[in-house]
Amino acid sequence: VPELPEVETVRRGLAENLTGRTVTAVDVLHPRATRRQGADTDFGQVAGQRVDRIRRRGKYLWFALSSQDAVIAHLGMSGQFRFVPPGTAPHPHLRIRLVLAAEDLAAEDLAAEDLAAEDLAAEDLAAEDLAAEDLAAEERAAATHHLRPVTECWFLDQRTFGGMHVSPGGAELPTEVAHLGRDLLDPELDRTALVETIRRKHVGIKRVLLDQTVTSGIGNIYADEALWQARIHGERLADTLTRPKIGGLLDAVTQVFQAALVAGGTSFDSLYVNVNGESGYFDRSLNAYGQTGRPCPRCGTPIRRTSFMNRSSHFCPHCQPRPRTSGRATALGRLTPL
DNA sequence: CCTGCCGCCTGCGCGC
DNA sequence: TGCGCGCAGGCGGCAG
Repeated sequence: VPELPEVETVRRGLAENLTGRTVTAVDVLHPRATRRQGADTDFGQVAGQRVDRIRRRGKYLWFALSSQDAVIAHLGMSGQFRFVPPGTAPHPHLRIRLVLAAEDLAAEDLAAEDLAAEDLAAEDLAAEDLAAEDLAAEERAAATHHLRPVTECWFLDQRTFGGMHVSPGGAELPTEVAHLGRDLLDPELDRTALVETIRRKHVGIKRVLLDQTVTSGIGNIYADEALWQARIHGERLADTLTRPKIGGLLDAVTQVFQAALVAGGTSFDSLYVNVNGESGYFDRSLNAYGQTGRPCPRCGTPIRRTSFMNRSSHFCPHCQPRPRTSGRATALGRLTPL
């Protein structure tokens, strides 16, 4: 399941393979994949457009086009991007195909591309030390630009919860993404304000972590991992947590994100952008999620699984004691304070 | 405005 | 062997 680290890994793969390239044709193989396309616009208008850069907020990706429109992509539960040569046998989960023009740039165009890549890298560097990898990716992309043959960019999606659509004028920040809170890897995130927002919520803290309008990119897996790390039970009401406690939780989310990003970065290559959230890192490094019955790595108490918010939650009953003040959870996991 | 809940999907693993 | 069922879960929309 793609959460922020997986989506960021995909963003880097897309940046490497798609930046500067022109889409010559689009092919929608499953209508559900473009269901979010407004009636007054047409996904087909992507054809003929050039991709300037790939951006991300939380779990949303968008391709900023030179026309200042954007192509928004969400992986949903099972979305993947792949780059394949023309004529590759179709995959059963292929939903959208973008055909990319061959690149045979003249020397001055290459120089311009290098400059653009440096701009992007500089911007990202100011943001995060993670951007060092980004820089390398952009440079590799620029260096091989003139060699790029015709390529197809495939959007695969088994469960069809994901999709793509054109957002007119959305290159900077599409309206469909504007409602999301900045994510914890966003250099412009106001962390103090975020702590205050969370502190005002009279809702279980796990719900708050999963609320993409508060801060984006956290899904069920990383929520459980961060809560375990910070020793907080997910049903603790957010407005009962102290500022330092919330700060520690946000630190935990950030650390888990970064560790997962490193693992993701090592297991994907440039031409095969795999977005299977269950790979590598998950099997080896998870402390709570999916560890039902196994000993807590900190204290040895068996990890417990509960149904909460109609999905599973995993926690250590010793390190993450259930809050006393919140009453009991109903069968649906709803809190009944009294 | 705020919170909570439902439906959308498909593949897998389980029990019978 | 095969069938049905529960589960996995992000997110938009809507009800209260």
